[in-house]
Amino acid sequence: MEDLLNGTSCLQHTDRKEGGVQTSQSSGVTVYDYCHIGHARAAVAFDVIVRYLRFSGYDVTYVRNYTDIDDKIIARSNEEGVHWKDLAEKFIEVHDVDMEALGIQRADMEPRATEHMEDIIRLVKSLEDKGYAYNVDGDVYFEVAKFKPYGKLSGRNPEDMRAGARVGVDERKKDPLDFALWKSSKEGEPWWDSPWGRGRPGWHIECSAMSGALLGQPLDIHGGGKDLIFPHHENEVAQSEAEADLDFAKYWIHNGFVNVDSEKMSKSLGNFFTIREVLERYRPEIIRFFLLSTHYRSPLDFSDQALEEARVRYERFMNLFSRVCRTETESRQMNESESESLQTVLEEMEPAFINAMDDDFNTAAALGHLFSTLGTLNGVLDGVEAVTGKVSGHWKAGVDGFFKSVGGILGFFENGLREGPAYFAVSTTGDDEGERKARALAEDRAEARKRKDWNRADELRDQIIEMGYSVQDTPQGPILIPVKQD
RNA sequence: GGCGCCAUCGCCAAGUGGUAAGGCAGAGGCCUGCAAAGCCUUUAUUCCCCGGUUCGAAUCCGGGUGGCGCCUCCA
Repeated sequence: MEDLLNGTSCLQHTDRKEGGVQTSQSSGVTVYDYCHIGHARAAVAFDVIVRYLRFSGYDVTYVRNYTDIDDKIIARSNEEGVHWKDLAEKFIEVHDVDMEALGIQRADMEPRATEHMEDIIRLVKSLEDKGYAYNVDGDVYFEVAKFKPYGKLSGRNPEDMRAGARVGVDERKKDPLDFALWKSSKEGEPWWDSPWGRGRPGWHIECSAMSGALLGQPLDIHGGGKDLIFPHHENEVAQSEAEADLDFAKYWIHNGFVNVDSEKMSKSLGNFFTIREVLERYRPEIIRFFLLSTHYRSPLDFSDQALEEARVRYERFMNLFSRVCRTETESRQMNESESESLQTVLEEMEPAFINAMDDDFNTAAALGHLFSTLGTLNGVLDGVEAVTGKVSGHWKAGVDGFFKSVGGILGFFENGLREGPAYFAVSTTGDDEGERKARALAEDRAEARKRKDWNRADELRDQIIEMGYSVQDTPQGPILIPVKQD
């Protein structure tokens, strides 16, 4: 965990023992367009963090907000000739659908800026009353010079920033660094009544207002993408701490970017891929697996090759799951190899997994430990297949339980072993023409193999492959694996 | 210009003072009619370069080189 305020790098273990309520807030999205993989990374990272904190015994109240009124929304709605409210609604819906597809759990509270207008106005008013803000013709600005610690979160010096200030700053501001808390509305723009006339909130204030209203100060954890550190989170700190005279957040968590060819994926560069696009080509679990295969703070390069590798890695688990599922169980005590393997998994690999997660949510290392279960567990099946062909029900249940447990944290493997056959299921409908045909060919091939008619068998297999399936001959008979094609 | 991050096997990637996890790809073996899946073995005396601190550094410090980010909207 990153703590930019005082340089410590880990959540203190004492916090956990005290077991207090943990409040966590992540800056949500501004809803004016489709979410891309960068948004997905932030969402998955925080999803796993919250899941893990809960797993570890914290009582977490997780808030993720929507900024549903802002300049970009207004601009976009004008471009498209759609009412701003309808635009925001549409993209909230789109966001929710995409995130659900990725297995992101809902936050405990998902407030919208427009639902907290009174809180926002109250906060701005209070800042004005306390002398931290000034009103110029209905625009209210935060006076950065009045808040001495300004820059502490992002490690910036206000003097340096003034020296490098861009041209085109608003002449009416006392200082180029001052930022808008409230903006007066122009003709045709959405507005709310306020002590300064009709207007709307500035960008940063809604987060301060919503988190203050719903969680209070200080937040235990606040986070978002690295690009929010400045100015967004810096300004939230200024607003909230100036107003309440309390720390805004104890811990900050900022995730790294998703890159394309080593460059940040972003709207302005046009090098982004929307969640929807990627979901058309890869299953959500694979996207999650990909996103979690690098530590959340490091940059992560998005490419077909990287996604392909994630797929291959993920399928190693699916192969294991399927293999366990199709192996019959018998009710008996576990034999030596079964019980040893389960012991290794539960007493060595699971603790290793947890240690990695304890170390700043190191999912990359945690996933690494999961791979060592593969050899152990497949080895047991190798042994079983050579003898009775059946495993102990206890063993199967133990393996299932282990994966369900880690799956609850990672957001895949959640249903345990049965995800294997489900993953490779030839079709979901069952009456798929191609599937029936392929299955028939597979049966013919099994017959041919019995007759040791290898030429005929290989011919049939070629046909099946052409239909988009690979064949695995298992002790339980042939199975078809759909080969996903782009 | 200011501030900051990163550089580990062909590729991806853990590792923040104690002697280089894991995955992909590759090689060999086993299994298989052949495959697929799977198992076993194997692949960095070395962590961008140069100095320094230390008994000991990929890990700390200084200086380079290269890449990236924020400073304007951005997860």
